[in-house]
Amino acid sequence: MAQKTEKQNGRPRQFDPDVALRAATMVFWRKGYLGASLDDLTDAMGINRPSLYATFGNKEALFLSCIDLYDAASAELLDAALAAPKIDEALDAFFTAGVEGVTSRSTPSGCLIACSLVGAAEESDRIKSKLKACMASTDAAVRNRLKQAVKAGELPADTDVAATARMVNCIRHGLALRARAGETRKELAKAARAAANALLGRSPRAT
Amino acid sequence: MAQKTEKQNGRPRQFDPDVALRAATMVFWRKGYLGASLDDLTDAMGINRPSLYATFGNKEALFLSCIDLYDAASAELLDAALAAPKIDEALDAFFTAGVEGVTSRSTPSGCLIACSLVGAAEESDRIKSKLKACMASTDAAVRNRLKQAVKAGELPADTDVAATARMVNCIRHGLALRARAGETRKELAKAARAAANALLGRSPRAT
DNA sequence: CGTATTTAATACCGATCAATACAAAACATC
DNA sequence: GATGTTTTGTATTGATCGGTATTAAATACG
Repeated sequence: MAQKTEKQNGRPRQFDPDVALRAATMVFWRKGYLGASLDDLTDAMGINRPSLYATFGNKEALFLSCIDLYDAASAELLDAALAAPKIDEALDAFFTAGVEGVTSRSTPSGCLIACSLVGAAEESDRIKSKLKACMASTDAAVRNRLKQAVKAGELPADTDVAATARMVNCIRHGLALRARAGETRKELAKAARAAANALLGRSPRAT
Repeated sequence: MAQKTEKQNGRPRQFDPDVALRAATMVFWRKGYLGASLDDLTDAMGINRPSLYATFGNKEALFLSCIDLYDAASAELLDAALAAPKIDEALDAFFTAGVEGVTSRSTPSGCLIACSLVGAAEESDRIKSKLKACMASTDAAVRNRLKQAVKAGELPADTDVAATARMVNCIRHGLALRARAGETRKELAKAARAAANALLGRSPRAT
């Protein structure tokens, strides 16, 4: 259905929607849904209001598109981390990827999903349900990886994988929150290491 | 300095500032700093705008007072939980108190401090530094309790108490975030239990 | 070139934001 | 009862909010 070479008359648009969407994502990430005004958005996107509305709908639709973009990129990184063959490596990589994502110097600090649960979720049921879906899918990814580890005998057979998966993402979101509060990557990495050690029953000073 | 029986002329105020402050706290908690309009606040507080400005300053000052109120009440509960004699009980109680606090039916869901790190912190440096101070003081409380446990031989001598304390609060804030997303107290309690079990090296199915 | 079509830019809309000016009302003191 | 003081209620301020109407500009097709 997605016609790649679509004939189109009229004046061609003078901006790249993907680039503009990334710019909008950064604004929402930094200032939150309510804190990001249309002036903030159009300034960062390098377009004017009518172009924004014609291309993305309205503020809420634009935000939902940003969440999609963010969630896809984020899920890709986390899935790659979880793909490590041994569960130890997988969880270490998961937390490391999480910390790096929320403390990157090329993006605002924190996690856009976690940040949006206040201020954005209250504004629209569509936004709230999408955010919940994002969290649920990350939970599922971790849960599946833990199940695999249980099956491989790397984790006790009676492990409550659902609760443990929730807890793993609790930690990831907690780290994101602390990053938002200004904590450094170094400090967060140590906390993440402590979490992984505890989860895997390793000595507190392991590696 | 705090003159209790202060002579004062003029019309007496017709509302209780403490009650009004609690009402305002609920509004900020539910809708966030930016999402809470002055109409929302004055409606909930049962006063009008000039009374609000005369008593609490402005929106930012009112919010800071709400944070103080919330943090004091929250710290009291958490300190009481940490006061349990054995570290197992202390951490269990800490997480239980945390889950109950963020899923109480008589208050909005989530943690006001965590919720305010986006939307409020960006609006004012005063707000941001106060939120950071609140987190730091909770960290310190957990850290001190962990040190005590290490000294008592309940935890390994080489435990990284600073990183572990950060991690413990990561989990608490992560639980608050999930509560905000609508997760039930029951689900969160299981995740918290899993966290405590991992931290204390207990079997996943303990208790 | 002329027409149709799409985007870009400016200016503007009503609504709402946080914050106040002003005057009536309620007290203490004289 | 008159005066001074503080709080109350109402009405309003200028600024900013999200969203559009309108016109000029830029392309494709005939």
